[in-house]
Amino acid sequence: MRRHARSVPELLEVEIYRRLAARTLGRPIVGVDAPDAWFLKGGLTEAQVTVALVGRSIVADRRTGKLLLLDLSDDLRHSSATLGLRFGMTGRLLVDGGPMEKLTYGSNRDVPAWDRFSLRFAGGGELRVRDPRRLGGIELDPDEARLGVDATALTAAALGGVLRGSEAPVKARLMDQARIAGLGNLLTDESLWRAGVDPARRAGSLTPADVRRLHHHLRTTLDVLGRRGGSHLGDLMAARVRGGVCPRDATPLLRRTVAGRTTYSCPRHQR
DNA sequence: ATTGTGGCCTGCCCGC
DNA sequence: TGCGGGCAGGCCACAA
Repeated sequence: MRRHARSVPELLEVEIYRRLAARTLGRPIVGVDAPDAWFLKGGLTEAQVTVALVGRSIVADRRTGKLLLLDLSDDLRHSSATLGLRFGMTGRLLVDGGPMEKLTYGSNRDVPAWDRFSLRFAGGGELRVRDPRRLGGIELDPDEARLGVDATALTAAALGGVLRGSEAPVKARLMDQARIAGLGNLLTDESLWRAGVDPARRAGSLTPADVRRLHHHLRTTLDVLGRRGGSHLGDLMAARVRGGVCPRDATPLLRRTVAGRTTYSCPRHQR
């Protein structure tokens, strides 16, 4: 049997995680488990993150792009702080042992050894990051200024500004988290396919009409796939295999590396 | 500054 | 049946 359609934590998945994390708002943190030193970024240690978090609670859930931001309460001993969670390619968030949504690229097996970070709350609940591949990570007070505008808030004018004058492939610009935050490989390929834009095309070559069309399809892709439930539920997804054909016109799809990523596109209708 | 490349991580799939 | 290599992509360091 062919492998299932694959999903990665892009903006849409992290948005689901944000809502999941909101369930823990206001609960006192009584313990932190960070058994994997690699997973703590910015020189953070388990002892430090424990001291920084125990006794506080999460007071706000935010997200920019693929970065989940959990603001921590102030108290007499602590000034304000934010916990940043990145999910890499195979990371997931679990709250209170709730059901794991079907993600792929890595199994859905229940392997406690893949728990890289967890918060324990008063009353027995918990928030866990499970990441087999360890490409995600935890950071305290991440530099949010390094991220561009969240893709859901991108205006057509801002998109034009991101693409204008660039010699890079349009796909590379769309995936540049410092300019637009949240788009990963699947959302980008799906949006460009819907918009009929060649991923390898020089970003600066898009006309104002191209920019408007691409902007429209970015929005539509985020809306539709968000309602369907994930980045892996695009119309192009089933065809993202070797030998796949375009769902729109049945042309054999092109499989290339663009912007350093495996890229599927239709050589007929994407120009 | 911009753009491209390679490496990290490791479970899983395929071919031998 | 077991084994080894390739593959997946978000992110970062580094080079030109």
